[in-house]
Amino acid sequence: MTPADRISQVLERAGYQATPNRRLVAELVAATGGHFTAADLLERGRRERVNIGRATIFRALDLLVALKVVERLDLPSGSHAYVVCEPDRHHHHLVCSSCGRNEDIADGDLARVVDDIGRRNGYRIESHRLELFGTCPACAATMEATQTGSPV
Amino acid sequence: MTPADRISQVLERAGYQATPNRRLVAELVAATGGHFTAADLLERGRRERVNIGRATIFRALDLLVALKVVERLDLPSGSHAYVVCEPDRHHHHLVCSSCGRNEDIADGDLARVVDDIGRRNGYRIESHRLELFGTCPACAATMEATQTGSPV
DNA sequence: TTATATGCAAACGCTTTGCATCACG
DNA sequence: CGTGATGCAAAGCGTTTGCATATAA
Repeated sequence: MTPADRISQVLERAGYQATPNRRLVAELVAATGGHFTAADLLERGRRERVNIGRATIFRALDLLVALKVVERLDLPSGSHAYVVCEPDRHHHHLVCSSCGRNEDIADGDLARVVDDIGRRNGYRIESHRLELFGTCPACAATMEATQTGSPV
Repeated sequence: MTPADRISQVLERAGYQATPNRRLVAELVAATGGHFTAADLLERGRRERVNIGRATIFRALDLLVALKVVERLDLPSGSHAYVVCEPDRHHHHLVCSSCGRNEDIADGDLARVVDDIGRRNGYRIESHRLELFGTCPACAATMEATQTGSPV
């Protein structure tokens, strides 16, 4: 079963039709290396199915967000991007600021830190979000190679 | 020196004029209990100075963000809000989802967690952002009182 | 007198909505 | 058939920009 199939399956299990359009969105989303925007999907979608509407993309994306198959990130630049992720457990995202590749990160020791913060401030903490940005190994390698290869 | 003065001072030190409009924005911002939006400021601003323009608010806010006197948060709802904060050291935000009140939170043990994540994934982490949402002590008290006071 | 700041209105980008049509169950 | 899905275009919202004016260094 392809990743796109898995996404379609999530849709069906939640009681939504896995229509051709939604399958297409699932494929586009699954084919994405890093993060993507709604506009990306629309553009790529129109290459395969000319008459796919902008609204359809947004509506499909909304479903996938609700089903936690994709998540919407706020990039440091202030813009937004979507990433595919594991729907099943709470996690955070580590995003390469150069290529957009991203990893799901488990809570780990963060839970304890969050707990501490709540206790120290007297807040009952209901949710938290950790977003990490940096350079992935591949991009770091490329950068170093480029840097070394082209002396000033 | 009032909090608003402090903000004006930051502006001047950075080489910007602390004009009447910017002072007004500083006052409005400082007078805010929790988080606020640009639209809030515009509305409140117009009560005191009828002819203050929307753009002026946004431009002042941009300056304050650049100077790290205020920060722009992404709320769980997907909307944005600004909060006043300490410009001097890296920190995160704990926000009351009920009243918008917020606390600056030091990195603390988070640094170690972030470090770990970077090492485990081979990323060079450049920035991170932790956002915490919950109920502040005051709101928690109110809720309990209300709940107790009105039996079903 | 030259740079900076401002107001206004129009433009903008992204997202949502109204509505008629279409497809599926 | 009735509900759900779709395309399109228009509306919406928050933010930015162009430009002429006003104000400060």
